[in-house]
Amino acid sequence: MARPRKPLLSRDRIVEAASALVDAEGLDAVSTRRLAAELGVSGPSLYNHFRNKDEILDAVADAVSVQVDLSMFDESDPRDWREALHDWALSYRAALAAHPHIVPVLARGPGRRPAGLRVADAVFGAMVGAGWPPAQATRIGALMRYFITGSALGSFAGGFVDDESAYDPADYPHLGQAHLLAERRWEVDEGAFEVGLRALLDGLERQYEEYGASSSPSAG
Amino acid sequence: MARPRKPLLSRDRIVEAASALVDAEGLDAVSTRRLAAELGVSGPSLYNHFRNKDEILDAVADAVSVQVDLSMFDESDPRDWREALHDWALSYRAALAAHPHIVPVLARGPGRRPAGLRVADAVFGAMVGAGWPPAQATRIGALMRYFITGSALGSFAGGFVDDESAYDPADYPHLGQAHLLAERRWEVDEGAFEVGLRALLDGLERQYEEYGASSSPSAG
DNA sequence: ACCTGAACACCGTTCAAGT
DNA sequence: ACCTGAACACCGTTCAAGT
Repeated sequence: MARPRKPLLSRDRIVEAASALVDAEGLDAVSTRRLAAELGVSGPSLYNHFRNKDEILDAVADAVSVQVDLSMFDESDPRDWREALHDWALSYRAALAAHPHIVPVLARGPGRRPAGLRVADAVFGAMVGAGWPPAQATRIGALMRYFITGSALGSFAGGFVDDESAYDPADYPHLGQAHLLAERRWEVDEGAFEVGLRALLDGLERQYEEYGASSSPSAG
Repeated sequence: MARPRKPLLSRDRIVEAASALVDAEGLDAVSTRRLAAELGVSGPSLYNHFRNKDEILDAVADAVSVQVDLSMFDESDPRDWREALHDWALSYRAALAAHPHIVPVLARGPGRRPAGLRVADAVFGAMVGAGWPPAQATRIGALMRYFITGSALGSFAGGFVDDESAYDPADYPHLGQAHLLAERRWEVDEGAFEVGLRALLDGLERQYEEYGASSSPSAG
């Protein structure tokens, strides 16, 4: 075949196929040969569009970050930083939960990924705009990412085996019901995320009030 | 050589070598051949001691969980659940931070790993003992794991590139200082963890007080 | 510019053969 | 029981050759 008149591949087509493969079978299923086969080309063709496999996975991760809604940060009153943070967290988590296998790549940080940087920019900007000191705004961005990526990285409930005999009462006196976790997986994980998010925001609000005694939101 | 009089390998020796390799060069550096070479044997020898590579990595992960201090859960007054949770979180994070490359394996949940199950058992038991309803105790175990593994999975600050030109002000108006994050990495991540942990515990305490109005700690 | 097949240096795992 | 080398079906990536 050699070079066709019209390119068979494009970065977008490769990312699309890689995303589908990651979602369907996990990170380990993505090999350059397998991915190329899925696209109807030979393995080395991919190297005309990406420098290496890691760059492909970075692009897959960034395609997830694009899905994160950021509108709450420019539409709302700066004083509603708590509500904006809450809504953003839900959107972020929903985006990650739809593509759990790519979370480890995403959790490495934005690096040079444009959508990842846009997320960081929006959160930091909104927190500073709401009156948080910059150093504290940075920490908020970090701790929210810790919590959200941690919750998306793996199901808590699904991390326990389904098998009652795995929990010997002599070894684990309090895990007598742990074998039931797996089947209530969604409920447990969702509940934990909600409780944790509320606790985080309550706790941050308390800290904000302490700052509020001595400073006020910037004019913007 | 065939079979030696005294076994050349043991599960412990394999786990030790694998841990060292993971810590020094990351998960990708661990291949069965490389690991075997490090131990002075041929690749297939490992299969006399572990069913497959994943089981080796599981054992490496569990060796990290063993390092997590749980003494605060049986020594303290059940009413001091906040302080116990705080101290446990610090110990857990310290153990993970010392072996960041294995965190993705650990974050899949305890599965059948004994040390992972002991951690879950201790936290759940202590929260129930302190008067939390079991469903809420489960959520606390989950949300703490989200936050702690999320914080250990990758540095927040280190996820930003060092290069000022990566942050075009037209694209990212608030990231003008982001290139400085990498060099203040430890400080930023540690600060975010502390602020987040405090916020979480403050928020949980608030929820606890709401429950406390209508119930009291179990006799145990 | 963009695709190909061949090639290189790797993988995880199985298995018969050795003691 | 515990190690070996050979073998199988894979990897990521480079590169010269084709149009």
